[in-house]
Amino acid sequence: MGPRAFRWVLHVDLDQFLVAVEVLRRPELAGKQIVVGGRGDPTERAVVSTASYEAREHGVGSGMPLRVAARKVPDAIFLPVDHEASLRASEHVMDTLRGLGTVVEVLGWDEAFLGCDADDPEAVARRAQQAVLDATGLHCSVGIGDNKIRAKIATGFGKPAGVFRLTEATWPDVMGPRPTIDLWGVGPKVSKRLAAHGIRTVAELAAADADVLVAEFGPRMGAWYGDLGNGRGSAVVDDTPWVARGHSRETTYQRNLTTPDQVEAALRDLVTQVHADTEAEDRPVFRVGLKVRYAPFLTQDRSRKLPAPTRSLGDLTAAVLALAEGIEPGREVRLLGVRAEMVMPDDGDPTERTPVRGRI
DNA sequence: TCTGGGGTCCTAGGACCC
DNA sequence: TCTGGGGTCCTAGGACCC
Repeated sequence: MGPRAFRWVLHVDLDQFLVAVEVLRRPELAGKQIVVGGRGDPTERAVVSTASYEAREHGVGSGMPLRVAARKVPDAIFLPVDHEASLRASEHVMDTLRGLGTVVEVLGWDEAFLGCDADDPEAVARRAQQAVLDATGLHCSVGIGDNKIRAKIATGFGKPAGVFRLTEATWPDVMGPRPTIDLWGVGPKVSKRLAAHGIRTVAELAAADADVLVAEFGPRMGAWYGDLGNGRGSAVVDDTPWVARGHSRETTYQRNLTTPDQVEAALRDLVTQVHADTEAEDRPVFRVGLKVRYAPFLTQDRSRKLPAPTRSLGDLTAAVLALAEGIEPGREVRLLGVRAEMVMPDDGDPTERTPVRGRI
């Protein structure tokens, strides 16, 4: 169908998705402290992907090291991320949403925007929730907005398993007093930079001088944050299938690498995986990147445009190993990553990009 | 407490060209 | 002899999201 603006945007978000997928298989886990992350071993270098609500009550959340989570909830059940099962469940959910006859824009495993022109969007939201529950056994929350920004932020007020509507009319009351970091697209760094200008709440951001924002963040991002404070954004929902610009593989080693031989062997392994990912799409690679995280935690990225786009593993390996000559010998390596940027299908001009953030 | 993995986009500075 | 201004490409780094 392609992109189109709608009167309403619905944001569907599955509740504690990775945990819910495990509970489907093992119903006896329902209501327990569950932590899903890494390989399910809380002694390893890995972080929490999703924690059950029972574990969240004790302060466990996404992004937390598993070791820390294990200290907070020693009796919790730790499970690995099951990529295959999660992907299957996700596809089942998205197919179910498409079956409602609405335009569906997939955002990730557990999220989607729906376009809707109905007079009663709550009824559509409840229908979507019931359809997903009936088909998959999974609960979801739905945010309703007059654009994507408001729909996305509304979902948080509907959790779990609820529906919440947020519009231009209710935005100032609902979001005005909240800290800027509650906005989608504002993280710790930007909220601090805003605070340095005396902008701490969403209302203060909404009222901020455009010149101040532009001076601090540049013309594009400055304008973007100003709009964000007012909840302004696009209501275009686009069901065009996602086409990745690149693929990457990275590994945090359980024990730091110490020798050049270890590093080279690890890089050959990573580049082989990335090559398989790009070959699976039949697309040539025009740029490769190398990520190195030295112990204790200093990260460097290098990248190189290739002389010509290639599909050869040998070419990619040579390029990655050339980048690796910049790795400082004698420093312990905690993580290595390899990235490949692919020629886009059709146009062949990979530098032509539509800014997603600006579109939303 | 000790910090994953897979993505995207933006900004800025230097090189180079006209 | 000293000095423009604009445009594009490349690379590094930063920030954010799920």
